[in-house]
Amino acid sequence: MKIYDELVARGLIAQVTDEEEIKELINNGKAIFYIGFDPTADSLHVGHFMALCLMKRLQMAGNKPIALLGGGTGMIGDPSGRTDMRQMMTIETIQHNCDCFKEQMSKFIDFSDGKALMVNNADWLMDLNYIDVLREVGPHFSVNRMLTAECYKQRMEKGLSFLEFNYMIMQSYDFYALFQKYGCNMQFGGDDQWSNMLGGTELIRRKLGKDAYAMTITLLLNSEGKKMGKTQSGAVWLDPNKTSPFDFYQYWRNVGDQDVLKCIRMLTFLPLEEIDKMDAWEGAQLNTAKEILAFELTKLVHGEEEASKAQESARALFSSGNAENMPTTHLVSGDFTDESIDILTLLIKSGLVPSKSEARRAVEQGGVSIDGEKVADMKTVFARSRFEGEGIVLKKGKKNFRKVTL
RNA sequence: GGAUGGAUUCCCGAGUGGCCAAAGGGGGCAGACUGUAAAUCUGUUGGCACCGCCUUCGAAGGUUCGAAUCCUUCUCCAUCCA
Repeated sequence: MKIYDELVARGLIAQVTDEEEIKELINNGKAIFYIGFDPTADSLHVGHFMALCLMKRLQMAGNKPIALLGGGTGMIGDPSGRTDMRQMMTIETIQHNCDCFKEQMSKFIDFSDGKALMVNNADWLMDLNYIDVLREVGPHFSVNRMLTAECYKQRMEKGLSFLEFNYMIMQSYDFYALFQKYGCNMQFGGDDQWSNMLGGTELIRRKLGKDAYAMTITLLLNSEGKKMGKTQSGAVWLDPNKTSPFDFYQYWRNVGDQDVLKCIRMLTFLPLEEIDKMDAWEGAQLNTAKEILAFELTKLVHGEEEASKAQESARALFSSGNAENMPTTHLVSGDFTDESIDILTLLIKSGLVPSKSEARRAVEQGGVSIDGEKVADMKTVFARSRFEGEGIVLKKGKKNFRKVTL
């Protein structure tokens, strides 16, 4: 199966500018394509991960990827599909984030021997002269057209600043610059980038009279239409310090029944035949599929060893309630009063709850247990000796475990 | 620059002098059910020294026994006019 058909079979392709041309290019390893990553945080997240996987798939098929760090576009902030303006980032933050991205990307993509490139658009965007840009590319953009773009739709009600309005032009300029510099003939990105990407192909056509192509990846949405890879406390990060391998594993272990197969298909590198077999699975059997999904992804992001550890911990935790590798809190002398600690303080120290009030609530509602025994009285106190050696396993709710030792 | 409307707790959104830690919904959390799923039901959802106290309704002042509510100034946002 050729790469293009595989991408289709995996449900990854959302929109393309010219299917036949693109098929021809990527199937024969003739594409030099770029994907842009704006340094909006100090770690990549699941959305980026999909893009990186796509890069890898295409690289394996002989195409040449260019990872574009948005050191310049990050100064502006992409308004696509947003309801509010992004917080403006300082130059230092952007630089720091770029560095973090760089490091994480190197783990996924082989940049050796020119098999892939990593460039930063700050290199050409930062020195642009306002008037020159206006004269050079300004005539090729119709404000009327831009305003009707889908990506600004939400902003037409809430307001769109001129700063952000220019984002599309900057992104288009990137494509134009990369086309000339590296012969980059294709751009990939999330489906929300469609208008921005078209801006680039248009600009190239008008300025140079040449064709360039664009293709978007399906956004990973769950069955309720919400973006996956987000939790109430924020994104699911690829940086183990921001989202531990265990939490990362658990996120995928807990996806809804209806989303498992889609995720496996889109995110893992498992052969399609194998995935097709899983299609027949249903009911509790899907739990196996979820384990596979969680394991495969954790392996891709954190390596096989971490994936195994996470899987073992999860299995142990949910069957016996004890495990080798679970998030652990170490208490220090200062945490004890008269050589003992009460349950509310313990909950806070372990990081399972943010305040005493919530700790109280959790106990009141019967959601707290220690070593499998429910703690019913919020005045319960534990002696220091209790935490010696193996310590205790503190549990809040069904899925929040913490080992507490000295 | 002018006119009008607006800023409320995680989000949306009620509240126009005391009965307001602030309706309702969403989301979150906990419990029941279960398959670490979904749906459903129940409770809960500012903090603390928790039958009490403290801090919150864009910001700062003021009026008042008492303000999310009234007045002043400021900041930000939307709509229309220029």
